[in-house]
Amino acid sequence: MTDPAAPPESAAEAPAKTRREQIYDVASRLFSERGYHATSMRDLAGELGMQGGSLYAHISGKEDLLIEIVNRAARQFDAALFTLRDDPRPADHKLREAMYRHIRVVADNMESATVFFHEWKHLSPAAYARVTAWRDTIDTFYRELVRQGIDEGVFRQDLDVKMTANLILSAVNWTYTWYRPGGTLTPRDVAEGYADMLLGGLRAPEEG
Amino acid sequence: MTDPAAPPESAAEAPAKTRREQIYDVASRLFSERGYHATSMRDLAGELGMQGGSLYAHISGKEDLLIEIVNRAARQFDAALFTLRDDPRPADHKLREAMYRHIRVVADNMESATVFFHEWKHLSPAAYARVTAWRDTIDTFYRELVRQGIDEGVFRQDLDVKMTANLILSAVNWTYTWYRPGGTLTPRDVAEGYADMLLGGLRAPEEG
DNA sequence: CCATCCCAAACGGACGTTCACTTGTCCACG
DNA sequence: CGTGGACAAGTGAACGTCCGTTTGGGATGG
Repeated sequence: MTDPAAPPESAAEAPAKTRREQIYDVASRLFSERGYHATSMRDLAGELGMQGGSLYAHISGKEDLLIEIVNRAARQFDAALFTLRDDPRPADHKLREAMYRHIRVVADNMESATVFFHEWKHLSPAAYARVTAWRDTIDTFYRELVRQGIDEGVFRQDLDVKMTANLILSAVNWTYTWYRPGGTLTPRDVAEGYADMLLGGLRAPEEG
Repeated sequence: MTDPAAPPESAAEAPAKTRREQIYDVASRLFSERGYHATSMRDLAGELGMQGGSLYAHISGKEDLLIEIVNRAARQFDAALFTLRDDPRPADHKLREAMYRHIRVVADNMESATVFFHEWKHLSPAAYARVTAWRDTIDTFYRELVRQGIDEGVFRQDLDVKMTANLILSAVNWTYTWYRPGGTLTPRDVAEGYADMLLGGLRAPEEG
């Protein structure tokens, strides 16, 4: 329904991306580097080796780009976390897995994740409201996870649910500001390290 | 040297802010709400009840506003954390205090903090480099704090210093996205809660 | 021959900034 | 007391430029 015409190539052809897809990719990069409003359609076209007006043969407008990038990012987070809702494992294991998946989405999509966190305010009201609602579902996911952990006795009884969820979200979301995909740390490293620290605490165990 | 002429009023007069100061305040608000590039000088002037051109009697240009807002925010963080460098307390107490001060700066300056975290990329190269260097000093501050804690035996020996510092920074910085100054939580509440969770861990203590 | 892709030029509008000018206020001077 | 100049603050129009987008036409290839 969204696609006016499916690409004619066989599905087995990997390296040939639709022109439209290339545009989204470059837009993600430029929006993440310079910001939405500081990126002009002519800048974008220039990076693709064409003129500004030519973009409009493939997309309907500038905001279309932003909406699509943000929606795709949101869908990735959803896909990563949704299947965990009914996972039967105890809360600490689920938290560890959720953080891993969450961080992996960020790490594997640094550019769109950056756009997602920085530029969603510039969406028109309808799309803006959709993102806000989506944020609430993620919030709720982590809060329920924390609540489950408390009820199970896996987490401390005196935890403040909202604040705990906020702390977890801080850790996983903030990775978009510092993670470097080519570096020594894999998303798994970060997630395991973070989960170890969050679950076990920074303090050294009492000797005695 | 910066001020062409000192205000003629006595220093005891509190409510009378310089016009220039009002401009910075409104700019902080608009930049944080809409972003730097999406805020026009005419928008800004409109909120102050004047015409766009009139702003230039008080400021030298749009970027002047951004530089000043970002610099002031950076200075606040510096002032809050600098005196802790040589604090003789053990690392866990220092961490708790650092987080409190850090969060308080964010909470007391939500607008400029938001501008600081979101718009510093749009600074011209010179100011941009200054902010980058400043970020490094904050990074270093928390890394040294973690290292001190490990050396003292207060923190676990197997902590990864960089990752631990990143986790702490995630927690305190991310507050700019969700904290609401009028709400039930004070900066102290948040800092104490976060520090409790980080130091002690989320997991319930083993029962014997 | 039609569809696809792109160019080149143009559109109206918004942008940051400048500038000559008016206004209001205060103080020095006769 | 009256006047005039200095000065700060704001007006409103204009500047050149860049913006997102539209349009008509040219090239290419099944």
